[in-house]
Order: sequence, then C-alpha cells, then structure tokens
Amino acid sequence: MTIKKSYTSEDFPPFAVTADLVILTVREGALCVLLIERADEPFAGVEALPGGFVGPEQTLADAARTKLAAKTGVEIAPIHLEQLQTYGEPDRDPRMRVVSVAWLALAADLPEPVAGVDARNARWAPVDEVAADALAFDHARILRDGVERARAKLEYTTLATCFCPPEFTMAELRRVYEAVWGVTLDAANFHRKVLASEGFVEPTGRSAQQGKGRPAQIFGPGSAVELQPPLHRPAKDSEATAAAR
Amino acid sequence: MTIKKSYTSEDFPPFAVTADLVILTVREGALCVLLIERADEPFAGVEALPGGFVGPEQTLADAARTKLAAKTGVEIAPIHLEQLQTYGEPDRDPRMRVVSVAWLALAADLPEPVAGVDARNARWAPVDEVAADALAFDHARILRDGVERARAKLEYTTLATCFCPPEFTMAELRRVYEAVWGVTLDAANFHRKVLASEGFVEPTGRSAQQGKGRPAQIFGPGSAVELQPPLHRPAKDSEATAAAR
DNA sequence: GAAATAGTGTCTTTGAGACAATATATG
DNA sequence: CATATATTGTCTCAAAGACACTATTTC
Repeated sequence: MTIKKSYTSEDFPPFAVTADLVILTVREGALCVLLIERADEPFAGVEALPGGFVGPEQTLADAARTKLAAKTGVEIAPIHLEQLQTYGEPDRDPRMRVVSVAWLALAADLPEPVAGVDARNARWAPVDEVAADALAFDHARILRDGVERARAKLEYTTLATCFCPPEFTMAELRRVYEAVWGVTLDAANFHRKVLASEGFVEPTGRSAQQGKGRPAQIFGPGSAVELQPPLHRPAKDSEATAAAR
Repeated sequence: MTIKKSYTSEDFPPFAVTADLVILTVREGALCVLLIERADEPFAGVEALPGGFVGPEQTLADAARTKLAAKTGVEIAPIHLEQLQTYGEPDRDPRMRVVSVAWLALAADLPEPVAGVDARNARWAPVDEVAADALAFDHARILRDGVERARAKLEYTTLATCFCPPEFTMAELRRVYEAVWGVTLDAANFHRKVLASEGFVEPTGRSAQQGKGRPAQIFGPGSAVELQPPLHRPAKDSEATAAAR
C-alpha cells in the first residue's frame, strides 16, 4: 500500500449506500411490517422493505426519515427511528456494490400505506407470516434482526408506548407486549409492574368512555426512556408448551 | 424521481466505505482501547481508531477482520468481532463522503500493538483516559458507543470470557467485570452466580499452581452464548458515592 | 343479576447482595 | 501460626408470577 496525501475517486472503490426500513406496527393483535412490492428489476414483483439511495448531502438518519415519511404518509410524529445494522455482502445486489444501512421504525397503527412510484403496492404484513425466502435481496435477514431488536428493547425501554396512540389504557399497552412477544401476560402483574417502573406511563386522570366492563384509566407516555426495573420476556406460549413435553 | 431500468454510476452518489474498529482489552485492571496515531492529513498526529477502506469484493466483516489481524498481529483466535453502528454524517471526513461501518472487537490481553504504514504509533489507551475531543473524526463517539455496547453485553452474554486467556480462574473473570464496569464485585456472590449460569464456564478439574492463598480452580469458556440468569451491573462505585450525598 | 373488563391483595419462589464462616495454599 | 486468597453458608430483601378477590361498567 502506498501512502497518499489526498484521495481522489481512483483511490477507493465507490459504493452505493441505501437506507432500508423495518417499519413495525401492531394491528389487530399482530406485529406487522410494512412491505412494498418492487416494480423494477431485480426482484420485480417481489416484496421488499421500503428504502432508497442516500443523497450526497444527506445524513443517514435524514435519508431514513425521508423514506419513512414518504411510505407512511405521516409527518414523523410519535414514530421512533433507530439504526439497526448495516448489510454489505458484495453480491447482495446483482447490479452493483450496495451497502444498506437498515433502520428500525416503531409506529402506532397507521392508515393504509401509500404506494410510491417505485413500488406497485404496499401492505402491512404480519411478521410471522413472512417466509424466510419471501423477500428481495437479504431483506428477510434484515427483518429478522429488526424484529428481534424490537422484542429485546421492549424489555428494558419504554418503546412499547411508540406502538400506542398518544393516549392508551393499560390493556392496550399490554396487548402491544403480547403481540410483539407472542405471549399472554397476566393483566394484574403487568399493571403493577408498569406502574412500578417510574416514568413509563403518565396518568391523565381520565377514564375510557365506552367498553364492556369497568372503565380503564387513560395514560400517556411517560418521560423515562429506560425501564427500571425492566419487564422480563417470558418464553413464547408455543415454546412453553413444547418445553413441557 | 424517474423510474429507471438499470443503474449506472450516474444514478447514485458514490460513497467511500470504511471499516473502523473499537478493539477492547483488559490490561492491568483497566479497560483499554487500541489507538493509532495518524500519519497523514487530515488529523495527522492525532489519535484515531484503526480502520481503512473496504475493498470492492470484500465483505464488510472481512474488511474488519483483516484490519483487526493487521493491527493486533494476531490470527483471529478467540477474538470476538461484532458490528457496532454505521456513521455517515456528510461532513465527518473533510475529504469526501465517507460512511464508516464500526466494529467492536473484544480480545484477551495481547502483545504490544503493531504500527502500520499509515500509522506512526499504536498503543493501548485506558478508555477512561481518552478525552471526548482527543480523537480524529467522530471516533470519540464511536468509542463511546463501543464501550457502552461492551458493558451492556457483559450483563446478558458470556462475552467476558473473550477478555480472558483460554484458561482462567474465577478471580480473573471477576476482574474483567470489575474493569469493564468500573465497579467492585463481591467475590462470593460472583462465584455462585457464574456457576449458576449454565454453560458460562467449563471446569477443567485442575487448579492454579502459584499464588499466595488457596489455589483457584481453572475454568475454560463454556458453550453458552447468553447468560441465564443474567448478571446485573451495579451502579459505578463513583456514582454510588455521588448518589449517597 | 350475569357477564365482562379493570384493578388490588396475597402467597410462593427465585435471585441479588451483605457478610460470616470455612478451606487451602505461602512465608 | 499469620496471612492471603478461594469457596461455601446463611440471612435478608426485592421482584416475578400464580391466582383469589374486589370494583365498576354494560346488557
């Protein structure tokens, strides 16, 4: 290797950099991911995670935010966005060398997604129904990593409130945990543990109006980011029965 | 945006991609990071994390492994390597648009590092003595993220054994935790908790030879990756005294 | 009142941490 | 034997989870 005083485009191999998004939400009791159907080759007609190239003057986070807003049609209100991992196998895109910086977004239930110019269709897919080989590129792997990150973070952060509307009941928050973790939780113990975690939720003083049973208190998100003490994730219901055999 | 059938170099902005390494070890009771002194501009003479460009046909992980082996002079034996985060602010490198994929490496105490062609000098620096503005580029931020990742992972994984030689005593393992977390741990409780975490360590049956007191049993790393139950990180000794005021 | 959902009480088990006590080496 | 380090025992406290019980609504 020779020592150089400055770099020109000949000194380093050029890469394309994309931002790809794992956008998760909870719909009808299931953890769902936003998938688009690709319009162009490669993988035309195959579903993929939304994403696109990072602009030359654009922050990585900005690129992710822009694409998130475009797909969800929502000005980034209470949506959490964090960097996941970067994927850069030399052959992951047949066209050229592409490095994909993947992001994880958590959102409350949103209106139906918007199809973009480069995507025929978009939908919320329950993550458990996405086959390991159903997505373009290495997006199935990225999705898996994103789901696992979300599952882990619910244990020790207050991120579950990102899946809820601005105001919610204890039962709604519990159903978020149940959907993301794929478990059933004891309502009584959950209630106590959430209230014991300082700054997790903030009581509004009001109660829910309609409903069958006793009206539930209404909470908003609290100011804390980390859960102290954390909530522990039990084994999945299906795994528990499997282990009991 | 127009729809295109194929991409050429005009269709996307070219980026340089580097792999930068946070290589941590425990030396003389302190968590240390490998720093190099930059030979070239920008930041000539300033310390930085080791790293370099990713080759056109190279995996991101391969690029990190190669640079790790070059700097430590060690064929990657029991060294743990995992991806940390990717940093790509448009102005982080004054020469051009660079996206840096950062990696975290954990190693047992190694021989003195090797200076490379593009580095005047290399040394193990205790992480607590690296000032927030002492490193080139945004490497101080990367270092902070790496240290925090390592600290967190010792709680729920068996990675602490990566900081130990292939065989170690319970006290050596405990001193790893104490150095990384900056705390003092109760030897008795630590002993029990490590043995209670199935697959964390494997007894060899032998005992240490030299030493002042009762000879310690010698262990090797176990087969488990996650700690069940985890070890909990207490507040730093200094923070505990501060909180007591 | 029956059913449904929200919320509280209580008991058992488990693990964390403080610290006493014992074991086995060296000088 | 004094000292140093390793290892085991024991006690207390906090949190997790199971589950009985009470509270407040709708039909």
